[in-house]
Amino acid sequence: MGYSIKTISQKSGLSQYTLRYYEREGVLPEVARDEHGNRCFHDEDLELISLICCLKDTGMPIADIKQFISLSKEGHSSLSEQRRLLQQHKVHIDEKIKFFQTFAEKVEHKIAYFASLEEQAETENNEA
Amino acid sequence: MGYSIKTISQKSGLSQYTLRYYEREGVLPEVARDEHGNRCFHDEDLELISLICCLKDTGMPIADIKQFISLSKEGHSSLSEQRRLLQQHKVHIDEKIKFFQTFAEKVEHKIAYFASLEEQAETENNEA
DNA sequence: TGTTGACTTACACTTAACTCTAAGGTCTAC
DNA sequence: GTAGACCTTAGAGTTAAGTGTAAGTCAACA
Repeated sequence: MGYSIKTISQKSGLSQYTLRYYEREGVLPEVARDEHGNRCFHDEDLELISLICCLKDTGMPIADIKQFISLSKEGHSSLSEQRRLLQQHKVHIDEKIKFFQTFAEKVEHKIAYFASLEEQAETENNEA
Repeated sequence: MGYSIKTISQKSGLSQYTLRYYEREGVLPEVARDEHGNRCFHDEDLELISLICCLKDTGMPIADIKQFISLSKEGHSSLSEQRRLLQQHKVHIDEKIKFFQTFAEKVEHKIAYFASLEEQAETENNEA
């Protein structure tokens, strides 16, 4: 039978607007319809949506995701190209992790700095 | 004497447009001017810009950065509030790092999966 | 039977964060 | 003395990624 757009919205955390937008934009391949023309999602769709969210949330632009997904339709010949794109993205994610770790440290230092300023201010208050 | 906007643009990696935009929006506190009305940045500005970039690049929205920066003008009384905001943001960064690490693994698996499919396809090719 | 709720499409609107353009001022070098 | 490289502001335009609205279909329920 398949899932309604409402169900998929709840399961994926994407709004119904966003799901329709993704299909419209070709990010999500055409979703099957029931006899009334209503979208009828299946488990494969849900899996694909999960991959799309993963790519999106790690900073891949919608346009790139679309390109990646569209390769799936071309079957075996595009497997290595898909793999290449994922590998490229993996490098990107790893860089981002390093970057974030560095910045987490910076922020940590800044926090310590603010704490020391506060302490200093308090000491001065007590002396006055 | 201070640095021109061009110099700061080069040093910070932000475009001149962006630097003016940040000042306009109050993300960057008012920059000093020379006798011709041209912006005249100093080392403190550069430091602040570096902090702003750090916050921005770790996902803090411009509006929140603005709020954080504006607290600086209020002196000692706002130190603990500034520290609180930074701590909050630090939590956010740490979550993001974890999230990215999980997704890096997912992508890794996907890559392995594609590689196995390719291998399979190749074997079938050789047999045919 | 009529109204409520879930769905559809097409299209307009929003938001964040820039990015560019136009029109103009000032300084330096030939 | 004028061309070129700087800078200025105000305000318009762009891009990505949604988000919302209007008008309509359809099925189930009181």
